[in-house]
Amino acid sequence: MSKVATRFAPSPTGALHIGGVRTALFNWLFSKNQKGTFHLRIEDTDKERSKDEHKIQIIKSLKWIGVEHDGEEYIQSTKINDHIKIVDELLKNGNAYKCYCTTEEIEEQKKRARQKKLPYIYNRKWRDLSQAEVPKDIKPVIRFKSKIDGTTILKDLVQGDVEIENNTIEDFIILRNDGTPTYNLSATVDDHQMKMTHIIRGDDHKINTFKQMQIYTAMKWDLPQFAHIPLIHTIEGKKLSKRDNASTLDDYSKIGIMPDALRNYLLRLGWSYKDKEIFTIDESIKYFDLKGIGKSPSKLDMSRILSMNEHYIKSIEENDLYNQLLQYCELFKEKIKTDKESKLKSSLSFLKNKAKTLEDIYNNAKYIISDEVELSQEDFKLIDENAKKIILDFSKKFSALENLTKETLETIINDLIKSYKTNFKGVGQPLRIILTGSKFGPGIYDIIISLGKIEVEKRLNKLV
RNA sequence: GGUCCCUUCGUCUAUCGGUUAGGACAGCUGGUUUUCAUCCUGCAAAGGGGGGUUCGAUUCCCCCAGGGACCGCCA
Repeated sequence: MSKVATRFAPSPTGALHIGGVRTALFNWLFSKNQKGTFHLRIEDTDKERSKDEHKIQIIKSLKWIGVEHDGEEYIQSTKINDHIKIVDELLKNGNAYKCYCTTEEIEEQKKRARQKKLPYIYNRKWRDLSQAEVPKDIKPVIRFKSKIDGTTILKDLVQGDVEIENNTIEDFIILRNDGTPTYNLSATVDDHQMKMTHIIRGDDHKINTFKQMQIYTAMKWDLPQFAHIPLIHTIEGKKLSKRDNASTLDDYSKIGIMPDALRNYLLRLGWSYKDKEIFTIDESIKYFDLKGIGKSPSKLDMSRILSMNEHYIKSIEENDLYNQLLQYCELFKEKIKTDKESKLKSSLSFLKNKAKTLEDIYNNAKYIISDEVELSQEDFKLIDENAKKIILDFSKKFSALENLTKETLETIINDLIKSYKTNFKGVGQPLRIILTGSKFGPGIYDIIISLGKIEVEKRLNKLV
């Protein structure tokens, strides 16, 4: 068998959604596992809706998650002449015909079918009509002469044998009356010319596969293998669409989900390898197979995505984490100044413990990232006269401190707790508020040590 | 309505006829923790229903029910 080649063929009509990303990922993994190639085809034949910016966005998204295609991207719109050539051949060898039905005529038929509650299928009116009766004023469409008798079996690599009656497939249009080819024709010709060996795509394409198989057969082309993967459903159990929120890659990256985490999540959504949950890229290539793909649709679960992300935050190298944080903040929050680097880096060890996302890290590290502490009125109220005294007292003792460690700080705090007859909260909370502007956040010792002596003094002095 | 697909804890899933039906996430206990977390214990939680086949079915077959996808001169 020839070298495995797969493709992902999105239409650039919007941001890539997560189902598409998973399809791309599966195609990519399968090809890499088989030491084959993975290609990207941009199906931009719908000129109204296709946008270059979407194409760029799609490529960027795939790259973000680690899926890179081999070779140049294949632009479908540049191949239209090839597609039309095949339509001509199909016409010549008797596998297609011109249909002169008007849209009104077709609409009428559909309406009638609806009224009778019958499934609409084109009545094949022009299939056997002779050319002599052709109306002059109507531009025809070209329809494929679909099989009427018998059944067809699709040997699906995921779903097994799927058999349908041929007459449930109508004589579908392959060339519009404006002379442009339609999806099923173009996709088939492209897949053949690109020498695709495996077509892995969403389950919603299954009916197209039956149509496309007939084109392959009519053209005497070798059939590729097909695999239809179950769709990703929303939590309500419906097909995920672009309109759903949290459906595009951007929705995840902007809240600080890291590419590896999302990749790992998507990999395990509808696919499994024993009990293994965490896969590096190399491992996923090594273990990926079509057999491991489940047959039932799976629901998107945000808490799993978050937890996967949390796992990666905790387990990747801190340098790597820092770089991802840097990129994330620049893209979605604010650019981190270079002089904050060492403070931030050394704080990562405790910051990451309370973060599920990069956004969480950013929020908890805000007191380091921004120079000015913003106190909300509400928080400010928590600093009463007594608290002020504590802070001033702390400030005095703190200034006398020679080396800043948890132990030395602990002594000071404990002293304060004793002399003011309060508890840890009584001392810790006002300090935390004055230093970070928030009641919540990292441990007070972590905060003080991460800020350093000078910065702490600066912030404490603001109270005076 | 027609065609096709699917059905194991709330969720993602393991099981290739024999298991106390396993793991992970979420949930809930308890412990550690000077906030919140982290970390560590533990608990609870599933084979849609009905028929077969079989010594034995979650696993194989059939029926039903439920859910989903598709039914464009979009891709």
